[in-house]
Amino acid sequence: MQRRTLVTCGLPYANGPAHIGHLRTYIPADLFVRSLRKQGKDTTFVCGSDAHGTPIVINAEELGVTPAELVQKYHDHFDETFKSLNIIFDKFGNTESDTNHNRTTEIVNTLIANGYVFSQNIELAYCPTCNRFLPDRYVEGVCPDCGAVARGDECDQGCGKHLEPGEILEPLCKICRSKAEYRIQEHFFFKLSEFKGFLSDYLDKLGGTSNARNYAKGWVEGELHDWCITRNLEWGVRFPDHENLVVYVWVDAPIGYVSFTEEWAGEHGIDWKKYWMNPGGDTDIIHFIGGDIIYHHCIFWPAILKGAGYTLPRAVVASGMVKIGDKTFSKSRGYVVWVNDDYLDKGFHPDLLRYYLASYTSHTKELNFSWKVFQEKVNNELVGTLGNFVYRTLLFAHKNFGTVPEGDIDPEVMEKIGDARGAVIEAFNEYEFKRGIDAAMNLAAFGNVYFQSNEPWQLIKTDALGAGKVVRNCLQIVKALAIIFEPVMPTTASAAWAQVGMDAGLNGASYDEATVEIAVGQPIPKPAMLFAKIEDRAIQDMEEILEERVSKAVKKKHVTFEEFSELDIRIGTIVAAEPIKKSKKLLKLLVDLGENRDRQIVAGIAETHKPDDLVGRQVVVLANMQPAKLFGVESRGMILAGGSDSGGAILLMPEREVPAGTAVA
RNA sequence: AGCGGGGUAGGGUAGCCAGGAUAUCCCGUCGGGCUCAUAACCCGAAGAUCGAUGGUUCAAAUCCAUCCCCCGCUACCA
Repeated sequence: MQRRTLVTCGLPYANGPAHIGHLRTYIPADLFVRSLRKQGKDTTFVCGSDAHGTPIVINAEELGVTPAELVQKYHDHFDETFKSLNIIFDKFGNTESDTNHNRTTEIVNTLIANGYVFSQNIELAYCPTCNRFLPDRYVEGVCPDCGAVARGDECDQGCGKHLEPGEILEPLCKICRSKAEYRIQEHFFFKLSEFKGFLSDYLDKLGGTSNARNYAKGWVEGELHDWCITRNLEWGVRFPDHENLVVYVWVDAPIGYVSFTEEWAGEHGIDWKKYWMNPGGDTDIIHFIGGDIIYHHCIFWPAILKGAGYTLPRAVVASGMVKIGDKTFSKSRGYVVWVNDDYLDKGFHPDLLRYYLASYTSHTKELNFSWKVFQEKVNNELVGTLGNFVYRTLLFAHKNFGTVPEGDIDPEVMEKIGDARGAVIEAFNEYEFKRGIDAAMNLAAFGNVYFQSNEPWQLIKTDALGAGKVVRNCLQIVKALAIIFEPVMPTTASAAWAQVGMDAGLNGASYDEATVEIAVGQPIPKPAMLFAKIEDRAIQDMEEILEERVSKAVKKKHVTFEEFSELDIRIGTIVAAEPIKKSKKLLKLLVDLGENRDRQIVAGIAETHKPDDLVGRQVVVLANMQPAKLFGVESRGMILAGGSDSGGAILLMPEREVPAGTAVA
């Protein structure tokens, strides 16, 4: 009985357009699926939009649309974008579908029935002004572990820890900015801690890339906390029997993998349970994800599946992140390359990007996107090596023969083809996409050597039969190249396939077909070049667009007088100063601002100023700076100073002594 | 400081998890060839004490330990 494979991709969050970073996961996944099919494996490929969670609700509120409308917009966007890049899913679903609601409810009920869910009254941030509880990113505050400013579900700017509801300190409502209070409410928890032993064994056997496995193991060895799986939201999948609660988005999002399979299977009269309710059965589930969601896929998800009696994933393949100029993608900072605006709409061929992203470096490593490198790879490898070999062969064959000429295939050529095919298949099966593509490109390089050293352009003058033999061998290599490059560059490979005169479409051709001798007499039409060089001009344009975006993002906006008036700037007198333990740059100051009590202010001037020299001096203070904790020390105000990267802080001081608390405007 | 990723010829990059003989590929440099081909292709050369030190081993870029440096994100209230 042949095993089935189900491949999934991490769900794009339906809250913004696709950028190149997304594709680091989807392109290799598509390549992998195409490669499995070329090996004759029964393969299904599903993905869909992640529709829930607080960021979508908040964003929709700000835009004045419903969450459903916002989700639909980006769902359509991703669906179209993936299709334009030839990333073809059997099903591209949406976690807001009825199927997903039903499947999530069923799984949650099963977990409850199996005793893996318990309720607990917990203190939660509640906004008295907005009159509601504040889940996840509705609340901002201070991380209980590291003291950094954090959002409700994660210390995103500090230690990176996942925060459970109620853990955050000094909560602030993100909607109205007013101070939140704590209220007690019943919530539901998943007994993740009970799965520690199971996860430990499971991860040892988990396939995929080592980065996913190792990262997850590190967490399992530590303490696993039970996991709060309900939220106070309207938008999402209702928690059974609780009108005011939905399940946490990280529960219903991966369940999308199940429900999308279900929807696809329903459309084709297939039993989806063979895939998902068949532990130890004959289905291999393989998740392709970005390196940022390993925790959810290697810890939460298998525990849920185990707890509900579903099939466990066999492998998790985690891709490295994409950066630009060593900086992480960031919309607000302008470090972003949009798939549509910056690539497809500029007329670049999708296959070029597929090739670049899949072949530049190992799948698990960070990839530094660069237009320059993109151009180099296209011009040297695709145009110079692959495109040139195919074109010189086809043009020569077309001009001199018009059909595939007679002549034996050299055993050496067949062997090279067989080796290349073997290396490609093996590498792709091991998620080593670069290695596989290099092996394929080697075959093209060999083609150039073969053509060059056999000099058919000389032979044709004296020995037409000899020239014909060389040409047929080269055509055999072109045919093989079309097959082994098809997973990487489907459109271009199909064009090459048609150019060697093959009748049937390339899509159905298996890897085995690469060593089937090309039929003598098959017509060779006038070829067209597969790839065009990318001109320097085009690359310069793209680099300029990126630079402009970054500089625009960095530029500070104008403030109105009203906005400026909101700043409470005053002169203060320093009455005490001491260093802060473990910090290099910070001093703890007590400043007289003409108020009843002196203010405690933390200032980053320890490298340039000694505490003793500061006492008694007058400084300019921003008095209504949002309070913050630095190294555990509270700061209620900010000392104004001039600063350069080299010179350190230069304190601003009044011209002559004035009463403490004097206003500055 | 925390977390993450790195240090391999002039630049970029593979190999490292599963240790082996001349360390991969692309660009650049130098010399030669070819003229079928998109000024492309082919052959050859120079260029690397694989960040440092110590250890394990018959054998280390690869495993272990310590240290140094770089980058990103945060972060020291500029």
